[in-house]
Amino acid sequence: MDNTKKHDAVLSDEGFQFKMELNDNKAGMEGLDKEKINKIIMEATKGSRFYENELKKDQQVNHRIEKMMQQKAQITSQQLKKAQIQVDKLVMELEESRDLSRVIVHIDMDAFYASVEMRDNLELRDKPMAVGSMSMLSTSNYLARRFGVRAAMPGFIAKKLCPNLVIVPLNFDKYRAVSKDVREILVEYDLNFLPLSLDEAYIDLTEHLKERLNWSKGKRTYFLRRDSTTENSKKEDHMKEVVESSLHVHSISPVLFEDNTLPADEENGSMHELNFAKQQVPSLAEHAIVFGTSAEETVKEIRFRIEQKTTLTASAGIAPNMMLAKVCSDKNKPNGQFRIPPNRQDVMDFIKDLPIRKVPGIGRVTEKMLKALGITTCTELYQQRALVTLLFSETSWHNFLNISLGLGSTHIEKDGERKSMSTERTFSEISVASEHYTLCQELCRDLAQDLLKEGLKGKTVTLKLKNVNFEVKTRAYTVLSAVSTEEEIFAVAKELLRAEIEIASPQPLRLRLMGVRVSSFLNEEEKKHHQKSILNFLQAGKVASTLSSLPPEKLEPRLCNILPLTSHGESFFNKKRAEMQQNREPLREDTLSQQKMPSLKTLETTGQETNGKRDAEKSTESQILTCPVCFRKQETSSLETFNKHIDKCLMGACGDPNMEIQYKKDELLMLKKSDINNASTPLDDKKKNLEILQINKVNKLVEDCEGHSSSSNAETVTSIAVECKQSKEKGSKGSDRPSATASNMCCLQNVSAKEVETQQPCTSGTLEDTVLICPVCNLEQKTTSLALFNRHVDVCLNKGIIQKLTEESTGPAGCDTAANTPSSGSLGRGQQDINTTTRTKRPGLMPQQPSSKKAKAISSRNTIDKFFK
DNA sequence: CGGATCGAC
DNA sequence: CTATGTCGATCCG
Repeated sequence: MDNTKKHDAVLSDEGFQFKMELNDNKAGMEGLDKEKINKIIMEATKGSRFYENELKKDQQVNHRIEKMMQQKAQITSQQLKKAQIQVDKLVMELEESRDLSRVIVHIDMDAFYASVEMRDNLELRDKPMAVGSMSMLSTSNYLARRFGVRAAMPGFIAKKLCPNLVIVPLNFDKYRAVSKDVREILVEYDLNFLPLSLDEAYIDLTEHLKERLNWSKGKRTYFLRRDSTTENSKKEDHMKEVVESSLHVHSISPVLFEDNTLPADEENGSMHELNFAKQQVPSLAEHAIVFGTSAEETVKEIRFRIEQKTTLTASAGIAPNMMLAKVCSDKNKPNGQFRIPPNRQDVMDFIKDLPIRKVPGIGRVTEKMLKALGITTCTELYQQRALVTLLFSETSWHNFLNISLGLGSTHIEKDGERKSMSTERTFSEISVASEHYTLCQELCRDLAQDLLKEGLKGKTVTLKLKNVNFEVKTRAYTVLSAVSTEEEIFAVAKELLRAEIEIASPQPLRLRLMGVRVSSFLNEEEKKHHQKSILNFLQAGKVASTLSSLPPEKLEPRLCNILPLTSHGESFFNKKRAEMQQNREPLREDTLSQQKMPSLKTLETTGQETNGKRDAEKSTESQILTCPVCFRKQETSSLETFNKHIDKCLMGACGDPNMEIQYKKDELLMLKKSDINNASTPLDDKKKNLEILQINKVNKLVEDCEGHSSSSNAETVTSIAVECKQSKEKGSKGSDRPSATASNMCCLQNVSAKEVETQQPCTSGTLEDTVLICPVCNLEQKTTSLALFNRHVDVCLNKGIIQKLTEESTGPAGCDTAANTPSSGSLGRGQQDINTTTRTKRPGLMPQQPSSKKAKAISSRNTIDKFFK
């Protein structure tokens, strides 16, 4: 079993040549060598379900490689020649567009969480320690790494490697606070700096360096402080620092930093020693340091300030693009920095022997595949460029080519809009269907909250399941109209889950993880267009029923473009209408019972939250519009509300009072987000004022969620908002979930029972236990709403295909034995500090397009801000 | 589009 | 005593 491979990969991640600061400790001296580490890990891991699954995954990778090699064997020299010419043409172009003018810096805090914990607890400083839990570690200190204790390793295995290991639980609030301190420094050097996670960021120093050339010494002078061990330095330290330095720089003889530097690569170590020494020696504490004007000096200054402010060290990489900067920051870790000078030769020299695995974006699998082609380093990647062209997708080999030329993106733009949002949870085995549903609903609730924060709605809902054997399955369903609330998402997710439970039955699903994801977001334009068209459509006085009976071509052209069409080319109104006609009977009942719930009245009685809004509605002339889906008249004050109603109808969830409230909230959030002055949503002044009250409330709500929002930098705020997500009890084991309710009922009954039991209104509709027969599976479906039944049918239709697929894929894979591929046991998962914010931005190797969407988002925010003044 | 896979942290 | 995470993007069919 080639398990060493795994650890090679992991161990080489940060390089193993770290400097040991503390050698006076008893516990840390021995450490373990690689072989011993692997042996212990192997013993702990062998035979576990986890391990078995890793083996299986590995075989699949091997299978992929095999396929690739077969493909390779069929390539003729002709093809290769042709490819060579093509690539080289591209190489020329890329080479011409090479931009070495930017100074990009990647800053990376050393062993971040562990360092924070060590800083705040003296006890820990000379002990091997890690942050996380018995089941998963987020990161470890350098002492623990000697024993092979790494990020993403389960604590119980770490304990076997290092019995003295101290495991400290995660403390996100603390890390966030420290991160904020660091970011406050970074933003001074680049207003648009890009935080990647709590402990990592890119800054573009180009502009700063230009200005810096004219800076007086005073502005580049900083003082060593001794007392910076106190963690909560909330005061504006820097402003004081700067003022102080400008005032006193002449009266104190500054330590010129340049004097203390050693040539090139060596200086990093000395820098650390300097700071370290002076902090320990009080008599030197008053000294000032003047930093130079070069990129290196500036980055030293940044690192110095970070260390002074947080007592934590950071490493940095300086290079002409993001890809290189990131690789560089790893080079002299911990507490070091490395720079690639901005000329082609230096870049190429750096790239020359660089293992491709070090490059961000090249993970375990890609590494292995390329290795099969004899490619380990960037030079080899370049040499094989023609071959690679023929074996990988275009985006992949473009990426490879850029890497092998040392190219990367030269401006650190924020990511474009996100494409999906999800939440998932691991827990101890759950195999009771009713619990599956409750859990699923919880996830939907969490996700809905997150979506609300960003005002997103998406059309496809994906359910993710991982069983106790670590096998992962995802099931997705795309609805016609975007969803965002707990109820809407759950309505879909529930059906997906139901389908899985039914397929598995009579065996129960034995799950260890469940997740829910929403994707296919509408972008701003889409939302607006959609809205506008609906407005025109309704104002034109066309009655929905006459319109929807027309063939799509005869619809207003604009409408045709915007409304989604079904695969049969039908207008989606048509489809929905057909569905309804097909089920006329239940529909009437549905409609009838809904009429018992006038939405406005419900709102009146539902707490203060909506009062202001209700007044607003009273004060404006409410319009009466007819819903094209349910054909009922809707009294509504804004188009938004009306659209929500339509969405709801399409989701089959009319008449749920909880949802009405949710929609109100949504609407407010939308108002907050979008330009209120926009002509497409006319509001009279009176109403505006009332809206403001509401919006302020929502703002507050959003702020509460985001924690703090006082940062001058919009990016900081958004990144904090994202991080907020991660703080919500992650990694918490399912111990606190509701205890299992004994149930021998069938799945469907379980759901309804659960809903009754928990006083949760049925997500949709009010049919009383109607039994319908599914035209696909021919099974009786006891259902509470028509929409649910429809969804069941849809899921059933999918199921046939899904089943086929799963049979195909599990069959042959299961036949393969481990014995065939003895060299396969690589368990490597390039994991590091977990539980950090994910802002997956690869140091984009593809040229970035200027994002007009981003600009719009910002401009709309500005408008809102103005509005509040 | 749906599902699996990859990579980041 | 047990015990291996969470998220987003992309690729492939």
